Amino acid sequence: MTEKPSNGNATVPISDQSAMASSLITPKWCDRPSTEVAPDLIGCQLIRQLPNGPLIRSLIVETEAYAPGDPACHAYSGKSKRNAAMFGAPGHSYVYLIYGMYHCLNVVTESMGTGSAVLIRALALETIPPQLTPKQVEKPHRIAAGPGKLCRALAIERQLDGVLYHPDNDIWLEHRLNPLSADELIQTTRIGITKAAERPWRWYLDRSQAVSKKKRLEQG
DNA sequence: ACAATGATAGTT
DNA sequence: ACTATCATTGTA
Repeated sequence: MTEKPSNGNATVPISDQSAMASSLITPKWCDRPSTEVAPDLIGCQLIRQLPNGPLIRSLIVETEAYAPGDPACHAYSGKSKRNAAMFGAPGHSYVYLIYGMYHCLNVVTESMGTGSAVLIRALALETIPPQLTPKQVEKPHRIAAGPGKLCRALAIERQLDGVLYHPDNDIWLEHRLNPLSADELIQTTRIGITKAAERPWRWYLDRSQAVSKKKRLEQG
């Protein structure tokens, strides 16, 4: 059913992409501060096996870090039913409902008991999901341009909260096929928060049309 | 500028 | 029980 990636060498030349083995991102790789994992996830792939649908590959083009001691982090006031997955093992998901109508997808970082995660804010999709309305597909490169939109596009709801990123769970992450150049990885402030809004913990891929908003630190 | 829409956390 | 808030998005 799902195509199985093997743990291969990630530094194979671009010309060998079609033949190379993909590499699965593991909990161990995610067992670091979210401020390190967030920029490292840019350019990596998120793959989703849609229920009764196709396999959708996508490029992660925008992320944000949420850390312990960070007032904007859902884990800031301790563990609850909603945020429990954030305190679980790294390399698992944290999915929550926001504004009553959208879901947001995170990658849990750091070891058990530490509440931190990386919010996936935008994806460049390789194929168009079949369940979307014609309206939603008007601008194909914008289908997953935003944390709520990408969850809608990949049918991600709270049922996927706390699951391990792994092909067996129909959602997983793979390392970059080729390195990013430093000048196209933009670091800026996080979006849509009021607490700790000055922390520069958002990253995006400058060349991507799927980034939700392209705002620099020094610009207005 | 603001409505849609519901779970959650904090306050009476 | 009540209320404010919310890591959003689409429309006016």
